[in-house]
Amino acid sequence: MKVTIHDVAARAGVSIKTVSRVMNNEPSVKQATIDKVNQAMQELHYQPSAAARNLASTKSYSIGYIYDNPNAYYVIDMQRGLLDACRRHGYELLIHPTNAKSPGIVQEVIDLVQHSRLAGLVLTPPFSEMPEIAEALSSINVDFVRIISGSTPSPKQTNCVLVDDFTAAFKITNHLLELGHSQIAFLCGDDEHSSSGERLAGFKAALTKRGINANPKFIVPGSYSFESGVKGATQLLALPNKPTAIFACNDEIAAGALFSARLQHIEIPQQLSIVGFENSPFSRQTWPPLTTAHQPNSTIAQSAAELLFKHTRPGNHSQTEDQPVFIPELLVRESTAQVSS
Amino acid sequence: MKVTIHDVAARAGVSIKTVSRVMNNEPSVKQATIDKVNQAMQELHYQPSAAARNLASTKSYSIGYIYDNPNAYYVIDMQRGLLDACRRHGYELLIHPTNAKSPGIVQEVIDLVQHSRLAGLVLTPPFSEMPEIAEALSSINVDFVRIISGSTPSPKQTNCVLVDDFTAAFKITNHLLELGHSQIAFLCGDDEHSSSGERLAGFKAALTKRGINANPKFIVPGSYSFESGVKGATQLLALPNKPTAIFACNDEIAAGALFSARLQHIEIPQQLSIVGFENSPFSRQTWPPLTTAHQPNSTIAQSAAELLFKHTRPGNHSQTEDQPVFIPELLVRESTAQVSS
DNA sequence: TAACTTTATGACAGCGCTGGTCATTTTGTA
DNA sequence: TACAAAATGACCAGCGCTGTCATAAAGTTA
Repeated sequence: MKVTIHDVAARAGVSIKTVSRVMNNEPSVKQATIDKVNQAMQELHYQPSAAARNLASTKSYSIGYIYDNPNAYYVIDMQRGLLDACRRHGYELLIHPTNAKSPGIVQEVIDLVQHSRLAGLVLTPPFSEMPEIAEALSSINVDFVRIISGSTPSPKQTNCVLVDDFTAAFKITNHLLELGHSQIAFLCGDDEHSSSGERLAGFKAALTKRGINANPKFIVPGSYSFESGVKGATQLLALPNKPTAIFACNDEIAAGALFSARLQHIEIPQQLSIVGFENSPFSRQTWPPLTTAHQPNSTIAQSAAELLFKHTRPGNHSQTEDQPVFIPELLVRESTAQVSS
Repeated sequence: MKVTIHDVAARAGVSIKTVSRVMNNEPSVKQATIDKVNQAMQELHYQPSAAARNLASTKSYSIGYIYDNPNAYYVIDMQRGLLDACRRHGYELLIHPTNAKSPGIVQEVIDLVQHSRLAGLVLTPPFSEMPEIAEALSSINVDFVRIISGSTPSPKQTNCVLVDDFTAAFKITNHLLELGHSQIAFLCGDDEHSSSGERLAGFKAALTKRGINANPKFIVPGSYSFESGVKGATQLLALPNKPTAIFACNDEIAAGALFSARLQHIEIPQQLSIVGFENSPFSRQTWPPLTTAHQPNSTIAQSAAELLFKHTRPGNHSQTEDQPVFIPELLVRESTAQVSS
């Protein structure tokens, strides 16, 4: 019923220590032995006990995911990706939702790591963008991987997974430009999230490349919420020279913009094109469904976890390999169309 | 840095065995001793090592949450509630998203429980409504608590937390009736979820009580999705005698209905009242915000976890106490108004 | 082929805690 | 005061695994 390391050892005809070595791919094991052990593990469906490993080892076999994100879809996707990676490597995942703005947050994170003896931590915004967290973690010598917005791997941030919001926004904007739009407005997300800034930068860059100057009135500050989208779009659509397309910083904002346009009996996409960002379920729950950029959150999460596991192991720390970059892909649906002249 | 049971014992001036006794509230410990130990634990911020306890004990100190629910908001709320309860009792939470319709699902659940040596499981729909899961779990003698739709505690289901959808739906319907509506339509959720049936029953009961016969055309089958709401409402609003109010089985459906009404230039709530159910973020992301029933998911989850912990302990198994019932509360917002004659 | 280095493997203690068994001390009660 | 009952401690094994060190097998050199 319960398969332990002893069963595997017996089956493979080796000592439990050797099985342990194989599991942790320690050096000095003959290839033949490795194969024997692996086969025995497979045949017995052996799964090492995370509890026992945590207890016995100085290093640990669970990683933590700390988050504070109102976007439930995002969190769920991240969890799934992390969980998948953990299962593959026999790690456990400890989830820790909390309040990033709480004053004792740094201590809270440290306590968590120390008490649960975590092997490492995965951080998403806003935690991944808080220098005090990174410093605290480094000071107690805990591995962590940050998922942040960025396009160019830098040697300073060796423990990052980058999401290239800039390039994705550039591509989305190009899509609108190719449809003939030139009067394009931008609805920003929260200032604190660097993703919003990156997306705006990509947007501007695409315009500039075509020799178009971004109309300052077309760049509306806001936050990552439906309400913000409603408000921003309402403001834009009251302008004497309306935009013919709106680039919303995420799908929620876009849904709000869509809603606002509807209220004003503006036909989407005939009279106004709207794009979102993220490809969250939101973007499919509008009518028409939103053109957006697909952000593969679950894959990003897996990649972050793998990076963490690699760090935990000794050896292989090649600079370049260690910085995966994800570029969200343009996903054209029905909320965008050729500009009507 | 790391506080163990020995530190606590030293500080409290007792043996580690006594500390252990206190932690597991075993009998034959003086109250004064209990207090001393508890104080020492607090002062040292002692947290027992779940790994060690799991390893040493036949019973375990982690519980699992198995789910397969497309509603990310619901899942996140549940996790939070479970996590809170776990922290209070020094348990760990293992989350396990999976596919309820996968053929090997029963075996998968069993494997999970056995491999991770779980103390118990919390099940939400659809798992809580799958008899084969309950049977399998009982047969291997694992504690579990189901969160299900229901109003009357029954001695058969001693391990359930009930959400009284019937009464809540009854109240919501009454709210509409009190506003003068009599032509009320109902947009159903998925058939497989008993919540949908319960809500419909509550709806019908309220009508019947006022001597109103539910118009069969006003009861539209569907599923818990935005699209379903759009479709259902479109169908209803095409009827020669339109309803003056729509009771949607959840907020997503209601949002869809709202969307459909908007498309047809029907003013909400002046020309049509719409209510949702759940008080999910959805209900605040529409305009006007939805009147709905607040379902305290996080509290429900906590209650389920507490119930599980109580079961795990020896003793106290009083039938009545063991079946908490939650009645979602009416939350009146701007999507409902007096019927216009 | 002996002498020695390197590589491969095993024996054993111990991680922090529980569960059991007894022995001992403290308390309550007749 | 005597005695049963309750409270506590001392001690040991063991959960499933890792870390350390000792030992055995293999490879190398002269």
